[in-house]
Amino acid sequence: MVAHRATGVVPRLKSAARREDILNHASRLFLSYGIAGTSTRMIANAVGISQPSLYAHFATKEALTNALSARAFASLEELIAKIRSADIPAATRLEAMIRGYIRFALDQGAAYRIAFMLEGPMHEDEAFNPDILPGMQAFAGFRDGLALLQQEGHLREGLTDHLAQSLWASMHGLCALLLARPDFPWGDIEAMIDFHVEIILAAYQNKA
Amino acid sequence: MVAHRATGVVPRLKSAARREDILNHASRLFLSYGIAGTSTRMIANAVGISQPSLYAHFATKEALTNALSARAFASLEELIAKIRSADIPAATRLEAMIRGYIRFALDQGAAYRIAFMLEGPMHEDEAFNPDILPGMQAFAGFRDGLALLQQEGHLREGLTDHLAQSLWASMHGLCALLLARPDFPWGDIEAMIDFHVEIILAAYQNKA
DNA sequence: ACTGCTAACCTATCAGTGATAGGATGACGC
DNA sequence: GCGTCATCCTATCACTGATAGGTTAGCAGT
Repeated sequence: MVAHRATGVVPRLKSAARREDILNHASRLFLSYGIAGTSTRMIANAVGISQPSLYAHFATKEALTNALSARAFASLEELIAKIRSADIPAATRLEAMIRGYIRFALDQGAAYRIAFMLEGPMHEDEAFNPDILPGMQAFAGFRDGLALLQQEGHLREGLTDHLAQSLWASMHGLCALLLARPDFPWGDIEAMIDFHVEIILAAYQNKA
Repeated sequence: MVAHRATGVVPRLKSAARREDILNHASRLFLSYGIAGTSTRMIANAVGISQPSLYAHFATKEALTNALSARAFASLEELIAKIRSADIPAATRLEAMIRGYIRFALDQGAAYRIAFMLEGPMHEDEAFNPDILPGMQAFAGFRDGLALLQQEGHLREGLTDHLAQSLWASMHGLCALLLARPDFPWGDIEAMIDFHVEIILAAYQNKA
């Protein structure tokens, strides 16, 4: 875990490779120490470069976290797409999606926090914020999957956008609480997840 | 909005009053600039005292945010208790609770963020974390309210703890997403809230 | 093989942050 | 009047994210 710099043998890397390198180390550090608790110097030291060198790849620390957020969303989008096109009966596809989402959030805790639970941009200016694009794409994939299920009659009726947002909120609520308050006396977490999934299915699925 | 210090007429206050003063100003600043975006100097300046004087009331900045969190939870607990003992038919008490919770979260955005959406303690050490006590008390009030409704037959069957945690998660998910991603194209937010509440009621309420 | 050029990387330094040390001051009890 | 003590201050610390400007490795063209 000693930084490469100590040995003085950090190879020069092409920009793209170095960028991935930085993101990987930053992700690991964020998971261990939190975002606020991880300084740019810690990241640079882990990568094996000087702290200012980070700024050749990311304009600000926030840009770095945004890149990680985009990465996480892309991964989530991929997961959703995979479940959508998986060879599972339509009747159980909704449950697979829900369980996949929850598992993803809890496994990729750090990335999920960055993506969803960060202290927001706070600038309510009218300018379009491109940072939320990956998130919107992931959501679009999710909504399209639901639209298909709805056409097939496996989802309750209602405006698809509302259904998608509401269902997303129900899944997110559980993940967010479990991640934000790990020290809460949850009891048996797996049983709790099962219960919540069952409730969600009963609420959104069309059992006709 | 000019700091009192500029006029040089900041009265000395007894500790408790000064503490409340600090909390009020900090809460307002956090709401405008976020927690990370609000420095201890900004708070001190708003109050009209020097920055080190804050540390006579709060050991760290985190202690200050924790105090605000405790305050918010106490306020939430009060709200829940009020609804529990309100003179409304039991059949609509659940809806009142849910709508009250959501309204509280969105109105008290800053406090709610501090209470639920902060970057966690991260110290997974076995030591008990007293900061979550107010939250646990608020939750206990909520759970007890549900237990009563369940006895009266207005809530679906199931382990009360599971029901309370799941229902809390469903409400929290909506609030957390709305607060964390205000720039997401939610559409008509009020309609969205109504839809979600309706879904939740259908899922948890016993309509027998 | 030499020469430039450019991307990759560095040291030095900035203003601002949370936090601490230690001294000044004002109000209140005797 | 006088001590006492809470209240509040200035000065300073180590550290943070970020910037300025110089250095070096490696490759293209002759």
